[in-house]
Amino acid sequence: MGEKQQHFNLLDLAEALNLSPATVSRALNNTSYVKVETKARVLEMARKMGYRKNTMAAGLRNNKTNTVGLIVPKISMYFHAAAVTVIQNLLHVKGYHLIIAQSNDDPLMEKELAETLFSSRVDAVIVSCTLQTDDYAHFDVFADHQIPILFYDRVPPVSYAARKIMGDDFKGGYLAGKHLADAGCKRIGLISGPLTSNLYQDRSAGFFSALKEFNIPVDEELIYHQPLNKEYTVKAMEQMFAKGKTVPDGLFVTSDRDAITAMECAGEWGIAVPDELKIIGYSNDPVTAMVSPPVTTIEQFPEVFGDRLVAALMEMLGDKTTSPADHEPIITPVEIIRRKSA
Amino acid sequence: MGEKQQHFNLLDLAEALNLSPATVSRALNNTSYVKVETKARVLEMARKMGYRKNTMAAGLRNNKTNTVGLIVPKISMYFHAAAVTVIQNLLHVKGYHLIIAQSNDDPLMEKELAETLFSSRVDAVIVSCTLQTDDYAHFDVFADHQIPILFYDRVPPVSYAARKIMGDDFKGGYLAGKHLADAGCKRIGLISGPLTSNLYQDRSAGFFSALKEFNIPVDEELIYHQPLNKEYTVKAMEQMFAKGKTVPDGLFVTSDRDAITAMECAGEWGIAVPDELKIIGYSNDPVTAMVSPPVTTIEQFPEVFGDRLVAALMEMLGDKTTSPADHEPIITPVEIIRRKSA
DNA sequence: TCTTTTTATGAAAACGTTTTCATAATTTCG
DNA sequence: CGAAATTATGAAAACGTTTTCATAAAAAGA
Repeated sequence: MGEKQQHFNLLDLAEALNLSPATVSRALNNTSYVKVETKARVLEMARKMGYRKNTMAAGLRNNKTNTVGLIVPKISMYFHAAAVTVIQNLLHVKGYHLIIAQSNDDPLMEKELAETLFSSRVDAVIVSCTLQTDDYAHFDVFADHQIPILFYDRVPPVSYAARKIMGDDFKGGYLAGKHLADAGCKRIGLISGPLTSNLYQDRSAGFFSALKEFNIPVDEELIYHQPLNKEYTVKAMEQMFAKGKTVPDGLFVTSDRDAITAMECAGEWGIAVPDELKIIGYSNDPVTAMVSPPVTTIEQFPEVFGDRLVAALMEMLGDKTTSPADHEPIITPVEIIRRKSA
Repeated sequence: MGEKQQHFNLLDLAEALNLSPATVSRALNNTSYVKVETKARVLEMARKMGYRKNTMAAGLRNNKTNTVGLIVPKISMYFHAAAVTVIQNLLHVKGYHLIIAQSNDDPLMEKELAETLFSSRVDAVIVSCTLQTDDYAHFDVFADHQIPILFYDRVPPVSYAARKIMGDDFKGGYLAGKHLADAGCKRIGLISGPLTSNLYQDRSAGFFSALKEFNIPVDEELIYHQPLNKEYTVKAMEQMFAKGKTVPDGLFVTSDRDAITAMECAGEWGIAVPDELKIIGYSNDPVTAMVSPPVTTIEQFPEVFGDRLVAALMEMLGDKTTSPADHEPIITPVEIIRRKSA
């Protein structure tokens, strides 16, 4: 248990060493010429006195906060939690802090958070939009002030010029469709999130492209684009499996949690998965491996995603140690994880 | 799409209004006397010019960052994700940013993060320790510099004086034990995290106290204190259900994920849950409601927890709008959620 | 040896706020 | 009406860095 202490500043350090603050600063940041011996003395004294740079003073002087803001819909979603962890660790290595802000999938909150992050002078912003965001004007302020902004996962449409990075959702949807087709499904349903988001546009498009390739007809009655939650998913399942209808034998649900919900419905109604109904989810949430039968799903490789994201961001921040510019959206790989449910 | 813009500062504002920076500052922060009309003029001009306070300059002057640091083992754990969300939202309302840092349950990382947060001059720190933390000296620096530090959930032992807030783990453990006893279990097992953490000390103690109350003998062969992960949990299950042994009919697993793992083992070995074996988990992770049978578990009310935590923190920060000091650890309620598994 | 280049250090200004100390303008009160 | 209290504003210093501009000391070149 230590004693009460005061903060020493650079001036105290300079005084103790009989040096000018300028030299001390140079020694600490190893910029410009400083005698090796002097530098050693400074470092030693800094250690001894427990000196910490006042980041606000430095930030004020340099016009830099070493802080990156991140807006995420819900940190509790598996893919986001995993990606944010990677992003945070990598940024930490690069000397950046991460301020995480959750929009709770509310566009108004998102707007407010953008404001706040801008006010707090973050050096860059990373954003995954809400599913309902259709106006992106509140993000203009960053570009207008030359603050790097990088959208990820849920990104604005092509009409809004910005740097973007996302998983290969088209391919993910395609792999799901192909896998169901390969497994011999003839009537394949889709429970997808709303088409307002690129995520579900692309996953659906990929899915339909697979069905087309394998000559499987699309039955509009088996296609649902709606909010992804328990209530809606159960309703969709009830409609698909209503009496007197020809029921599906394959189902692609664009989120793991709802794929599990669908599987529960099947369980309750005595429909055998995978024998009578094959189900595929999306994201490889660890939960998919814990239910029975374990759920076939699409892996998004959050670590790879985070790596690429931070690399792109560093490049935008003018860190020349990383790869050169590329203004096409960055697309990261996906893969199907075959389990029992399909 | 907006134009390129420059940042206006308080001096620009003052100049445009023909006022001194002092008056403008007072109008903006409504401190001290400012003519209502003047104030209105300032606010209007600030809006018009898109003025944003430079938080670093203000922070430097005030010696305040309006930033709170939070160290969490893994944001992907349900209770933590839920609690952090609440904390963040409440702090946002109070005008504070939250810097979230993950230790990945690594004590060295935790130490490094403490250093970094201290250097970046957070106004306060919120910490949930790793399970292996046994040296708390790296947190001394905060107390030494009069920076409020609040431990939550996984807290240091009483020997380390600090403000603490945690769920009622003793009661949680007791409720689990009582519920199994009430359900008629005679041989009750425990798969708990290591006793290095208050979490598992308390949950175990509560559990044993219930067993004692209901005169259920404790069989040491059914008690496991070890890391909570799939591998160890499966191993424990294998040992408990090894051939020739009297198997347990009730099981308390101190984490939901591992309770589910245990249930999977039972499923594979043809042991009926809950008929032959009753299982209780901990935390009410939404996953527990998605598996079959749904898992009986202990609810920790993350919203209540977050509320109390932020209230305590505000009080520590000298915000007098909240309740007075109280240096006993704060204990928040828990409740049993009865589902099919027990 | 004397100039030129390189290395090493210091003085002082700047970043954008907030606040203390004055002082001017207005209101209240005796 | 004049004194005291209140309200409103400004000048200037301070927060702790970093950096530009100078200049001194040392090394290199002629």
